[in-house]
Amino acid sequence: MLTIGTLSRQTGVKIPTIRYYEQMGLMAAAERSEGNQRRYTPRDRDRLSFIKHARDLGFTIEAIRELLDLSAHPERPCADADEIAARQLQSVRDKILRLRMLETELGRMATRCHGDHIRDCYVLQSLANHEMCESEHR
Amino acid sequence: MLTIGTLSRQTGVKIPTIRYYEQMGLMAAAERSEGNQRRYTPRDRDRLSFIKHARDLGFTIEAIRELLDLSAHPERPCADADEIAARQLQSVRDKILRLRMLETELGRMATRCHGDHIRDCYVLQSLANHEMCESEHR
DNA sequence: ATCACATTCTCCAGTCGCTGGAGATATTAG
DNA sequence: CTAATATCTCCAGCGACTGGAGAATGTGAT
Repeated sequence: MLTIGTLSRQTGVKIPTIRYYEQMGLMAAAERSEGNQRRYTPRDRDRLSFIKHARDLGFTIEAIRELLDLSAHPERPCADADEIAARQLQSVRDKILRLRMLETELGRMATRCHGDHIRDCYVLQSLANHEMCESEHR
Repeated sequence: MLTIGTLSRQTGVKIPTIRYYEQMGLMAAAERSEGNQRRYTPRDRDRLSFIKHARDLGFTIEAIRELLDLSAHPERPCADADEIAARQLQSVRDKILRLRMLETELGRMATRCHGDHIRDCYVLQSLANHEMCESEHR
């Protein structure tokens, strides 16, 4: 049996976060020691690693909940899980696109500013005037 | 003089958000009508547009506060503003890099899954086992 | 057994950047 | 003048944690 601290070290998930996941119902309420401290099994660790991995990949808590529910039903078709992953992939791609446009704008701002004083600062002028933007960020 | 609704329409910033910016000190407390409603000048609109634009580019409220402070002092060197923009650019680039790694992993997951049942679902297996990842996302 | 120290407990509040509802008041068009 | 629309303040909630206070528990050394 693992203490919450050990579990935390092994998975890289902070202690308050583990408790938060319990509260959110992603992790089952852990068993307790005599003195009311949480004790975990290796299965709990696997589940938490799954959650951590999915969070690192940007899945929302809600999506992770769905994925965990799915994995509890091995007979069901896996199309649902695929769809969740595909949705996440699309959202990542959308974010990349958007960030690329921001990168362009910010790059233009940062490289073009050669004024010495705030009065002539290209960065501030660009922010003040959307017309100066070349691409349609947002 | 513009009402808050008009200002909102002209800038694309929602009404509660405008009030929020006032609370946060990004916008000065607006003048009021006889009946205590906010009234804005075109200068207020310019300032709000600046804020909106910066938010769209991902600057934090704190960074925007700094930029606005800077722009109030036209004699100061603009290196500070440049630095804030450069910082933001770097953070955007970092995010893009990270998202690209996620894209790779998610892409692999989504295309490789040809199992029919959850039991064989590649998506879920990948999430359960970080070893299956090819790149070091996070 | 005792002590010191580390760990964990619960509860609550704060983070960021908004967003929306309730209920009261103001303004405006017809 | 009335009805419709807009705005006011206050407060609570979102997502996903994070951290502090103060009390209780667990562990290793003497």
